[in-house]
Amino acid sequence: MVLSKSCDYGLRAAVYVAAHGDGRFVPIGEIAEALGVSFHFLTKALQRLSQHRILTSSRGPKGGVALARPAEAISVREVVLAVDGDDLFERCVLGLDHCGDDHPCPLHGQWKAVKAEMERIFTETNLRLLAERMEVGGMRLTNLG
Amino acid sequence: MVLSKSCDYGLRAAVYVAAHGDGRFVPIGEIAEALGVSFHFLTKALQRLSQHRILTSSRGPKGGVALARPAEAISVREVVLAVDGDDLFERCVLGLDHCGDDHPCPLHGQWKAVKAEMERIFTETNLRLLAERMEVGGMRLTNLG
DNA sequence: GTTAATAAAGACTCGCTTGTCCGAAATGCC
DNA sequence: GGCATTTCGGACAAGCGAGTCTTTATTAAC
Repeated sequence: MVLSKSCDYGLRAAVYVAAHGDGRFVPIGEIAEALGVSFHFLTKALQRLSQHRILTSSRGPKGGVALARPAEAISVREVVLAVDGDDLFERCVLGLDHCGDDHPCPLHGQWKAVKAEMERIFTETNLRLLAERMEVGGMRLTNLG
Repeated sequence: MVLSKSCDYGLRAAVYVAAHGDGRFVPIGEIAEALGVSFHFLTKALQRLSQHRILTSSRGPKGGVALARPAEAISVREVVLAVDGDDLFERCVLGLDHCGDDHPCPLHGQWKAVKAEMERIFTETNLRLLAERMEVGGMRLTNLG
């Protein structure tokens, strides 16, 4: 899998908040139910996002999580880095350590281009863009059925 | 990780055979030692490649594995598909089932391009090409040290 | 035929990711 | 202050990939 489940859930949750938050704190239970994922497991992913100042949170009644910044100021790349680290953008496709321009594996040159393309796409895509695609493009964050 | 360890080992082993095989059967023990990986675990990965007619094998003395076809007729894509299946080229980046042009996730359009690029690169790269890069390009299949 | 070498196949352990559960801390509401 | 609601944090279980070990089957060499 390219993204871990934690990252996947965290990203989908962040988009949900961007689309349905409206400035309020959104309870994690509401997000978990909307996405059809485990509440407790989602909680852990969102804690990572809060620790990285991507989300803010509030306990108690009317509590929940909210975007720490405007949705257009949070890129997909940031969310991925917060949860999964930079392996996706840095690691050798063959799993070799220190594979770089100096000591490359035979696929390094081509894979480097793929990684750069992934990073570019994730950098230029922000949560507002994704939220808008859900609203006007009819795209979905959840499994069918 | 983009490729599983099995796939990683299988691919590196196939390139090793392409580069150092010279038509003979190469014992898996020799490959495992050259790559610095577990013999028994590598054996499992190579069994998958044999079952998919990418390698042939022979038991007993002077036995081992060999390429089932000329190295230029075996693409990286084939090896990846044999070991890891088509998840890498087919699966939704957000892990949604049935994410396609009809019911896309908000990242589908962009991720589709990344998947196509990965598949293109893996399709046009064959084992002979990789073996040549090791011989004339000084590229490496193993970890340093 | 005997022996040694080698792939094939399955059982087993280990560690990490995923997922569950429970208690503690915070906070709004009465 | 008391209570309900909600996040935070750690402990725990389950599932899966990674890695080890043992046995069996096959084959070349003598």
